[in-house]
Amino acid sequence: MSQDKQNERKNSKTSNDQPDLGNKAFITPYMLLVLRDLNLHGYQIWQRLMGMDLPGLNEHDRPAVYRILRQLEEEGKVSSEWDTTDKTGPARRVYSLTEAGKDFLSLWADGLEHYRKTLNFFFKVYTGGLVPNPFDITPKATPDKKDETQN
Amino acid sequence: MSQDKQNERKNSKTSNDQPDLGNKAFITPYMLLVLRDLNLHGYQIWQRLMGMDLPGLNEHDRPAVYRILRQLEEEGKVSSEWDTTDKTGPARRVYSLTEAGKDFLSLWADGLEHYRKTLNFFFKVYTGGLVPNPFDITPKATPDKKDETQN
DNA sequence: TGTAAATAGGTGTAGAATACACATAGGTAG
DNA sequence: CTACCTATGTGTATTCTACACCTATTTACA
Repeated sequence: MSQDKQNERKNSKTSNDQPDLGNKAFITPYMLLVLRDLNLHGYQIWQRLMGMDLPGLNEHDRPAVYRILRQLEEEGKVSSEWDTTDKTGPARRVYSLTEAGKDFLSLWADGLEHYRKTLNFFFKVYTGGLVPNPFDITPKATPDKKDETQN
Repeated sequence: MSQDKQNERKNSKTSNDQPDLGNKAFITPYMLLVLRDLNLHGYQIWQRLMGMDLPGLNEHDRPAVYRILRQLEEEGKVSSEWDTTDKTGPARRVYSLTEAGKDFLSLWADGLEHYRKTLNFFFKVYTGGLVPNPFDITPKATPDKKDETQN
């Protein structure tokens, strides 16, 4: 019963039991956004993220923050320095966004805008609308229920 | 030079070069949405999805549609029957949404609503706002730039 | 007659990403 | 001296994604 836990993964997408938006991809743009306004270290960034109620984010994603920070630094999108003042724990690495990082954030904003449109469209169709017909294809195969543009 | 292609994966998230929203998770709710209004076979569903400009969706995701359909059927969220009329190709399996599938769609809608709020919040902060302070933590470590709630 | 193209429905799998257990270390409250 | 909070990570089994590839039917057209 002690190693049963290992088989209990929370959101396996092999079972479609619950909607799993599964997007840790949100972590990166939010980290960039936070660092645009404040120079913080990993743990603080993590706390801000948690405070913002990002979907699917939980305690287990904390290590990802550090990994992403290191990767962003490799890519020149953030820079860091050790903070020696104010000891309330071990040394901490304070990050700030570089110019390249700001450009990257605005790239992300463009991508998220597309996302947002896709979501708005989903709800437009979901609440009342009808799924639009793609291209010029008129449905042929047994549309039992209802159908639009019945040529 | 012929097997070089195999090493060119489009969006490896190990390199953060471009914003990868990477969400094939959109496929499932959109499939459910399409099937709520129409009984279609996999290929038609695929065409609708492509016509709706979902972010990140491309030709390579087509097999996923079939896999997801079979899985949804296993889970009782869709049902299918072979279509014998109207031969313009091989036999096709026509899917429709079950009651369980409709419930699942509304579960998805709830999840996507959270998503939408998260995106709206991102843009609110991105365009002018300031990242909010989590909990009651007042920033301590070298907030060089600016800061709010400076107690 | 044959061969190409579109439609239709898949399978196989290398490699990437995720979830989560676990490691390390300083400061401080008891 | 020990337990707890802060802070920064590493390791890896399992899952997911990208994409190459396979089969079959019908229509077009050379």
